[in-house]
Amino acid sequence: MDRGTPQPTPTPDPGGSGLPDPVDEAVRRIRAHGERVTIARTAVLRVLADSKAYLTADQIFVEVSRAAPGVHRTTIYRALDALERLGLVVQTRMGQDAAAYQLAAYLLGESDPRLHVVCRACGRVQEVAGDLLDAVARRLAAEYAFRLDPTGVALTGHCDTCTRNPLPTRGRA
Amino acid sequence: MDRGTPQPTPTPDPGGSGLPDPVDEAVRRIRAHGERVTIARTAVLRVLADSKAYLTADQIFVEVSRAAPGVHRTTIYRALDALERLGLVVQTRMGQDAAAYQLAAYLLGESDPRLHVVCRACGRVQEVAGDLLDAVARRLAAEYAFRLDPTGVALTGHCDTCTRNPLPTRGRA
DNA sequence: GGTCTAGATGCGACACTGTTGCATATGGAC
DNA sequence: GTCCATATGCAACAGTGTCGCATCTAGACC
Repeated sequence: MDRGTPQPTPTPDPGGSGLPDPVDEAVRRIRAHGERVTIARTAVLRVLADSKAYLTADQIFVEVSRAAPGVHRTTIYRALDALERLGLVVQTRMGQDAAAYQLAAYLLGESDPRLHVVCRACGRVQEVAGDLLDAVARRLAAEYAFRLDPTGVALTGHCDTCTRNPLPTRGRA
Repeated sequence: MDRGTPQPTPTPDPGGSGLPDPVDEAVRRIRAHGERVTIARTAVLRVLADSKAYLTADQIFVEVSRAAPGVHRTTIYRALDALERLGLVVQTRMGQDAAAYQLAAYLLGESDPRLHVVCRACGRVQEVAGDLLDAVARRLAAEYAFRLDPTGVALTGHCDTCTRNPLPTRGRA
């Protein structure tokens, strides 16, 4: 499958950015919540921090297995679930594909969350302005008392390329 | 599971609304595209037209089986796929749940598509104004040459109730 | 009505994502 | 070091969706 796998931005360690290591910060918060800091959870955080891009549970499993062999697939899901509950990790649904995860924006020193749009035809993922849904969020809050989670799902549609080339639609004309 | 199953609005036949039967109209369009009109496809259209609400592939399978026993589960998926390609049916991803389908808005004589938001905590689905994403669509088109399909996914967040009752955070307990 | 064929279907097997129950291991408090 | 609640490993399972292939059928043509 070539469905626009999010490429793992090879993070050249922020270096002198002055930011605390996002993993350290996350660990601090896990303890603050009275939850346990385990090898699996730390490994998941480390993988996400190193990629700084969307990763599926399976991709995380593969990466974690490299650093901490023996960690079970189920544990990845449970760790992600726990980290999401604590607000340290954000889950996003990318169209049909499996859920994708990333570190919470504030752990990376970013104020806006990362928003993406997904092409329904070619699956390409495209990052868009983090404030794209601000007005929508305000309207949902005002009119429906609904608190929007802008990162929850990626919006779908068709990218420029696929709009121009209406795709084979099925061999037929 | 009680995850806000979309209740099938019992459609009291539009009667003298003057609208053509959406199924007839859809059938016309299938033929116009040179594709075949089959029992399975017609049954799927009929089920969607009668419910006029979101239905999952499985729910459609159950309903179709009532009207046309013997139709295979796989056929439902293939029929939905074909009908979606022809623009007669719209697929929406509701959070984590299975894809949900509805007839295209124009077949029902509606100009705006139906938009929904889904609560990540309780799963409740809430219909919102059809023009909610108009400005976002314009901006995506202008800045990213991306043609938004507003019905592709439902936005997620937290409903009023779940915002007030921050939920056990720990279903396990 | 009969014939023909591309395309639709039935069927079964499968892949993938995610969950659950339970026994065991372990983090962290003491 | 001891202890216990919780995290984990494991295995089995559920739900959604896809694929290959043999068969059937809608629709065109006679």
